[in-house]
This record gives sequence, structure tokens and C-alpha cells, in this order.
Amino acid sequence: MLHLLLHMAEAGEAITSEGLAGYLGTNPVVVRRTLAGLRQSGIVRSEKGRGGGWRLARPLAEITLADVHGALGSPALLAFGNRNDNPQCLVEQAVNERLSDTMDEVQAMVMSRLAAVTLADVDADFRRRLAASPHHSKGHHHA
Amino acid sequence: MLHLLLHMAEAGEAITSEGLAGYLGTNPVVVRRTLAGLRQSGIVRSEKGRGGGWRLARPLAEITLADVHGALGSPALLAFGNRNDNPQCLVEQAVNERLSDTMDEVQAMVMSRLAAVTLADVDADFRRRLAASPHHSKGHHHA
DNA sequence: CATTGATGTAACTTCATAGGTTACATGAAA
DNA sequence: TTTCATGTAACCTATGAAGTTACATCAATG
Repeated sequence: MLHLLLHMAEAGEAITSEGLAGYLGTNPVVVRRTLAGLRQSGIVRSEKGRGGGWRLARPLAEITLADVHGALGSPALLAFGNRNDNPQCLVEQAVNERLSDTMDEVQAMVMSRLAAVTLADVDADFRRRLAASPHHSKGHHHA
Repeated sequence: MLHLLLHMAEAGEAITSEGLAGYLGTNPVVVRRTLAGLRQSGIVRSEKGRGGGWRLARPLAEITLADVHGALGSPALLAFGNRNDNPQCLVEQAVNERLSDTMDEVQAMVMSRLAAVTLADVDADFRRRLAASPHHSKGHHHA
């Protein structure tokens, strides 16, 4: 996903769903489906018709990882959680409360980390790699 | 899972897989399958035959949430990750590196939180709830 | 103004996997 | 020796993510 956004930034022109799907080794429809969320959040724009495709709606420096997460519908960050909410059992209630507290803390930490990283930061990483690459032939940075 | 361990502690005697499955609303075989990991890690013991079942192998205060996580095979803590490792694309490599760094940091934070909480802490929560419960009839704390 | 090439989206199919189920061997107590 | 428990393999099922097909919509272009 981030991967696609960076390609858009580097391309300078609109990239088609098919082109993006190629980067991910997946299907254009899957790309459109997923990017729909980012479009609604104002991170990307899409254009129909000839010469259409996808491009960033604002500069890399103004897009944080947290923005992207939100645009994707703020899916769960943690891979664990309570088995069921509102249990009768007091033991389970105690477990849930303790676990929820811990998860809340942790999620806040994760979000603050995500908010601190912009796509411009990642792009800088990429440019460093590009400069260090032996196959450095300006413009074409992948197969 | 934690839920089951606390019940074992509170029970004072072995609880059968069937009893434990009742707490979770699941199947005894699923319980045995899952607890097998905890047995190997020395967190619980099991006994066959009449009067058999499951009980804790050491005191609540000596079991941390991190211990339980490890006993379950240290499954992923985060619900996101790299789409594919060892990509050719330099853009994706940059994304992976940045994301991996972030995930490592965050995982370390989560683990330190999990290591700081023992089952005795959770048990204390439970006892507080029990004391505050209107249906407080010593010994039977659930339906 | 018809054609071409792109997105938008619904509907369906496929695949992976966690969880559930059945069956039966093993072992311990009564 | 019967009963009651775990141990485990093998299989089944349900869920959800990803992939696919199909077609409507819309914009540029000749």
C-alpha cells in the first residue's frame, strides 16, 4: 500500500490500476477496491478515461502512516483481543479489563509511532537505496 | 486462555477439559490442543484418568502474560506486516525496512508490558470484582 | 461522435486457516 | 475390568481476505 503511494510520487504522472497491480503482483480490481478508501480520505485522486489513473492528492511530507491507517478504516493494530465482550463470568471480566487496558496503552504507543513517520521519510530511505544501488540507471528502479 | 488459568487457580483442584471448555463455550479437544503448549512450557500440568484434568504447575505470581504468549508459540502481536519479504523493488525494500523497524520497536514495547503483568495481578482484579459483586456467594463466581 | 482506455462497483469464486468434530489409543483410579 | 480422563490424528466447517468476471460510467482523442 505504502509501496504504491511511493510509486505514484516517484512517477510524477498518473499510474493505472493495472500498473499498480503489477507492483503488488495482484489484480487491478483489488487495487481499486483498496485505494477507494484512500481516495475518500483525500490521500489519492483518481481519473477516468484516457491518461487516467491514480496519483497523490497531496505531498508525501503531509501523509503520515497514521493517515494511511485511518484511510483504510482503522483496522485492528493488535493481533489479539478479548474472546468475547460482556461476559457473565467475573473471572473473564477481570481478564478483559486488564487486557483492554494493556491494549489501549499499546495502541496509543503504536499510533504515536505511526503518526511520527511521513511518506517523505520512507521516500528518503528509497532514494538512499537508489543511490547505493549497483543498477543505478536513473528513472527505472525496478524490473 | 488467561481466563482458564485463573479458573484453575481458583478451583484448587484439577479441572477437566470439558469443564474448561464450558467456560469458553467451546470444545474439550480445542482446549486440550491449546493447553498442550502451556504444558510443554511448564505452566500447567495435566493428569489422565479418574480425578484427572488440568491444574497450574506454578503459582500465579510466577506466570507473566509474556510467559503465556511464549507458551502459545509466540504468535504475531501486530496485525500488520510486510506484504512480501525480499522484494526486488527498491521502493518496497525501503518500505519494508521502515515498517520492520517500527514493528520491532513496538513489539519490544508490547513484550515489556506483557512481561510486567502476572496472573496474580489479574487474579487480584478478579477478587476485587468478586467482593463488589451483589451475588457474592463465596466459591461460586459464575453461572 | 464513435472509439478507446481508464475507473467504479456488484457479484461471484477461490483459498487459507482457525476452530470445531469424530474417533480412537493411552493411562490412572476405583 | 470398568470408568473416566487426556493425547492426538484426521477430518469437517465457517469465516474472511483476496482474486475474478462482468459491465456501467466517464473522459480524451482522432
